[in-house]
Amino acid sequence: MGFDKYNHKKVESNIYTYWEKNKLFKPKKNKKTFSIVIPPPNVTGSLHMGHALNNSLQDVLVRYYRMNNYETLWQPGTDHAGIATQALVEKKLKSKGIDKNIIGREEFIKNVWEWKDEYGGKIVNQLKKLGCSCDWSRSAFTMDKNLSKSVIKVFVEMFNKKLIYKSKKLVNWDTVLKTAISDLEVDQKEVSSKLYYIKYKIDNSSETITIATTRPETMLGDTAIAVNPKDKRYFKLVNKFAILPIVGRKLKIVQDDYADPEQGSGAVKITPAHDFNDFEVGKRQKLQIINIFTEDGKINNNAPKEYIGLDRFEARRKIINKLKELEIFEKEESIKNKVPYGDRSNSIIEPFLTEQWFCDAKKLSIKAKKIVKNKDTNFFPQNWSKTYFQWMNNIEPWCISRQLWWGHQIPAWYGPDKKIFVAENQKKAESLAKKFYKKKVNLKRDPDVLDTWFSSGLWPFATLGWPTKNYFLKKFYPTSVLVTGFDIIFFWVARMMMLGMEFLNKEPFKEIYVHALVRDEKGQKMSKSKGNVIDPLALIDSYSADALRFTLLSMASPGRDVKLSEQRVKGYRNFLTKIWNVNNFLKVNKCSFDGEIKPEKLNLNINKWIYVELINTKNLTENFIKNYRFDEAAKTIYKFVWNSYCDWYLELSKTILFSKNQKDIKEVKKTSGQIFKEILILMHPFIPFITEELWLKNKLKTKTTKYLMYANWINQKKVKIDKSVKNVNEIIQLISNIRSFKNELNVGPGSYVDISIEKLDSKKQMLFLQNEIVIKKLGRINTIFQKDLSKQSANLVISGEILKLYFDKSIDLELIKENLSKKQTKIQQDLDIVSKKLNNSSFTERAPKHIVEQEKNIYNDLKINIEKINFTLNSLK
RNA sequence: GGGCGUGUAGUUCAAUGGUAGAACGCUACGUUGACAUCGUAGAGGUCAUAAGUUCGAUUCUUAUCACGCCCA
Repeated sequence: MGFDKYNHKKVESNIYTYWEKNKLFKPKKNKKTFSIVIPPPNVTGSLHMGHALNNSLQDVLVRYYRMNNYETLWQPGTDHAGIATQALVEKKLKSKGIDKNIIGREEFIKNVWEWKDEYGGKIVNQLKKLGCSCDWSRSAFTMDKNLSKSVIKVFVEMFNKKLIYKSKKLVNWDTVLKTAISDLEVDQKEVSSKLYYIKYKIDNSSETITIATTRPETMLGDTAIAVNPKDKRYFKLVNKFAILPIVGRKLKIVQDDYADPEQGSGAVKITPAHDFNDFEVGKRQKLQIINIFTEDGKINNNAPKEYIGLDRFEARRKIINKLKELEIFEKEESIKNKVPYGDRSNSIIEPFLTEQWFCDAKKLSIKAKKIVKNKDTNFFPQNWSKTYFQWMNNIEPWCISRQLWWGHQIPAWYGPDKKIFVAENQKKAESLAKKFYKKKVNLKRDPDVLDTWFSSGLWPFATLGWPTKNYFLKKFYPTSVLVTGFDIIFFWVARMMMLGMEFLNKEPFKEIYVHALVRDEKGQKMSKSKGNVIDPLALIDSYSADALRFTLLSMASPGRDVKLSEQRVKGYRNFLTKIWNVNNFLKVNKCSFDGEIKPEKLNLNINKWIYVELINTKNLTENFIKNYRFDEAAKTIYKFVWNSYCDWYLELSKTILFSKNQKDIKEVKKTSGQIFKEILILMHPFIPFITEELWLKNKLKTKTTKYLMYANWINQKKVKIDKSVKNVNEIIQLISNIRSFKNELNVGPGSYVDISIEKLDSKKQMLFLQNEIVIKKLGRINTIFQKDLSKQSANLVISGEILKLYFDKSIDLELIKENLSKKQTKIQQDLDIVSKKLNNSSFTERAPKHIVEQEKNIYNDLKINIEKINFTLNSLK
């Protein structure tokens, strides 16, 4: 009979529409709650493997708890990605010949919103393709009115508590994007550089002092030379002055521990405006700070005329040439050093002296550390708490202002004398100013915006409606678990915890499940430049979202990178096909899906057996989900469905389906269908589409619901292992043995043989006779004889007893002997190991009793086995 | 320099103080009344190296080697 093949493309989109139409993702009122906030993807982003893994994991959890009577919220949304979005829209406008500076801020932001409305939903649609069951009706965006309100409130309150302040400091400056960025947004990359040695003349002397630098262009801003206080070489020069070449400025030679006698010449030029270390030296030594760069990385007016306006790298070349010309260029060395790059612009970051807004992260970190210490929030795997503490313990002030237009504009206004008024809106700022100046003055708003991570730091409570006290906030905060990659523990997780504690005084999540990064099959990080990016959407297209999900989940072992290969996805696609075909099989055989399984009413061994297997699988899976072992959960399900249910149960059941016993047939038809229904429920969190399709196709329902998404997992904690279950396991063993034996003898698995069970003990004989039909069918046996036939046989040893097999064609005796002696040596080896143990008195005295007992049993079994083999071998001689 | 992690079958990964497992790949056979996107069976491992603890170590400890990541 022909059946339709599983067409995932058609099915998956239909099913998703069905879920949405029936509003199944909305929380359903209940006592127990479960909530997750999505790590908001970048609104400019499109789905990559990291998202696919991250969201598959969340969806499994959400679906599992939703199915089991938890009021479940998966809060979705996107973040406004200040720099990325602004850059993107800027570029787009530029291609149309529009300059953002000409159209102005307001018009530009209008353009960004237009872009967002048109393209910002892309990633959301891609998440839907993956099957994510977020409550999209609550979808949030960090620039939304509600969230903006929260952001402003937080800023104002923190300013008033002095947790936010403005300060002039060296910051990491991106000369391409022309904004400050936080130290987290800087990548230190190792590159090949040159170390240049330059001779500076000593004032009023013919002597020189040699300094070494990788950045000669910054010499234009030098204000001192430092040597180590212990460095004897330079004692005589301390407190003298050197003349800065090209510029002519006098530089004091100071002693400072920062100068490393081992590095370069031991003397180091100090440029406080352009190096973090030099800045500190400058503060200690009270040096002048001379900035020589413009905000786009060109030489400014503080330099000699011929360098003004040059790009920093051009200036470097020109200066080196000039130094050579002046014959004060000593030498250059090739070295490897770390150079800071901006993670967005990939340009070299410049330490730059500006006024910025900072957040006192140190103060905020105190409570955030406590909740992890007190185990109010737990990391999984637990080890990530170390990373968390390490960073928290060394936390630096967080630069939160960005020189951008797209973002939350800082609610700070300046009076004519630069006095700062921070307030929730201009009106309030004006009234503050009026109070201060005792008259009305004109205020100017700070043009800068806040770091995007500042608003995403409020995500777990702002998306739930804070500061308004509402149902959702009360019901779902703290959230149950945060699922995230380790790469944003500092960026995001830590900040949510700091801000959550500061404003709600309650941890934002009970648990933090940290998953790995997805790499390519060779273990390399996927990147566009390497060209090894595997597009999740392409995989969904070829193999289905279910297959991709199952692959990612089965590989999500704790503390490991996920190395993804297409082969795996293909393998799990086959799994889906298998499930699809099972349904066809059940249909062909008119199996019924009605009713619930009543285990106590089951009569047939195989039905009891598969039920026990189901319950075990279900219990294991639940445990694995609760411990975030999605890999083990996926493996357990896979094994049960394919091996236990398909390979054994359905095969065993055929003997009954094709028999004439109507009562048995009825029970098998019912059980096979009911178990399949439970399988759909069990698998639904992992592979939601195909399970839903089959559920709908068969018009399934449970006692309490017609929706698979709300179908409870059966609740049956303990299962009594009764004799019939053991019995089936024994039969399976037996059939496997017979099959293997045939194979060893080079007899095709399809060919039929006769057997004699005369040499088996009576219990085994009974087993054979009671299950004659099954054993004959699956073992491919014509007749089971209770007497020996007087013809040539091959003897199979099963747990020490002999089963004789008779073949039509003649059997290669040598082959049998060879196989038997192979087995013999193997068993003998095992036997030697065990008997050595048992003869060791310290083992029998010190090892736990049950272990000794176990070893004795093993010994006995092996002994019997080997004796029988010896017997058989001898009889063949 | 500080921290974290990883070395187990051809590959990707599990598990475990008491005879090492899976998936994929490979090999042989097979079109048996759902499924060749399939079935049956098989081969394949000094558990990185060394020392220690232990009756017993792949598992615990230490050192070494290799690789990866984070921070400075």
